[in-house]
Amino acid sequence: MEEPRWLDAEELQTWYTLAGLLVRLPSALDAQLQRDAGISLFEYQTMASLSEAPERSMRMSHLAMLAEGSLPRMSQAVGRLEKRGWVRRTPDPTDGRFTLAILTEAGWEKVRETAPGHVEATRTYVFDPLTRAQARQLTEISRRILRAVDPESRCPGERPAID
Amino acid sequence: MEEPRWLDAEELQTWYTLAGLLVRLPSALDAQLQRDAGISLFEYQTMASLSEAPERSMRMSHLAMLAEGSLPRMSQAVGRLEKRGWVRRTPDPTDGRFTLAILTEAGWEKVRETAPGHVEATRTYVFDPLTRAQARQLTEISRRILRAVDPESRCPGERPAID
DNA sequence: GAACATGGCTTGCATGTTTAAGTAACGACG
DNA sequence: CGTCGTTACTTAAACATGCAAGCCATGTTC
Repeated sequence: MEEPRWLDAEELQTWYTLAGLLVRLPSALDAQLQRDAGISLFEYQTMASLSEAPERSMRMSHLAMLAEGSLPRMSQAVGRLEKRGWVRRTPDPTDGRFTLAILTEAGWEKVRETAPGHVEATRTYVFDPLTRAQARQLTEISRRILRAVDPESRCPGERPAID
Repeated sequence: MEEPRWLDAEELQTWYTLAGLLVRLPSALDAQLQRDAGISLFEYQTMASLSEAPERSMRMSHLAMLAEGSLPRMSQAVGRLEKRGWVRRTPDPTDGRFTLAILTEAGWEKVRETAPGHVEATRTYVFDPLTRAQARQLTEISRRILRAVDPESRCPGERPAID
């Protein structure tokens, strides 16, 4: 039962500001996509990931990892996208245990028309208000926190591009 | 229909890392609280806000704003906390339209015993991996993004301390 | 080649959140 | 005073999410 290492005033300041960011930035991006395209950020990221993948297809488990979501969540999300005609599913011919999610032509079109607005929002909210140097610092800061949260995770830049 | 201002490789890098942070940090803090205290981060923030308020009481709407949540969400959350005996509600004697949420003695005790673990987690995930200078930069960066997301919002340090 | 173990995905259930409708209290105007 | 409009909150229904159990295909062991 040791005396906890309380936060000082400056750290408290940082934490409150960061906490606000953690809530408001995702919600703002979600709102833009919901309003302009009728899809959630998670659904957009899912389709965007597929659009960058070879053959525009990917295994469910890989897709879930890329989008930082659980497998059941991804299963439901892809189910919704499938119902709207933007994705279809088929067993992996290589190994029937895997399921391939495939972006349809309509899905690719949807990503194409949704991307500009989303990128614009991201730029408006994140990059426009920061200097180049601050953006770089943000990368380094985020990497450090990510490593502290989950040491297993690969956070360096070896992830294939999505956006 | 103008050509969108796409993100360059460096910006993409920043965005992916930040996106990971936005998902994983809240979820890690939530997990710690759920595991060690059986409450969510939102519930903790609610009780912590009350514990710092005069009379350990606050109007629902003010509480919801402080915790960055909607009013219905706060209503449900306080309902759960009330059922567990940590909070009680009473109409504001000044104006019957407001409802005052009041932290009970048991609730105060709960915050007291939960706070050290939560602060420790916050320190481990956020402050330990950063230098003092980086923490300061993070404050400034978060403020700028918050201003871009919601210009109305008061993000400078004029908020009363909670944690 | 038949039983079993493994791993990937889906489904069902319990919980929490959002949106919208409903309730109650206050103030203003006639 | 009585009604109207506004404000603060709660409740109801639709929906999304995590967890645990089930299902199916594969590879292994004998």
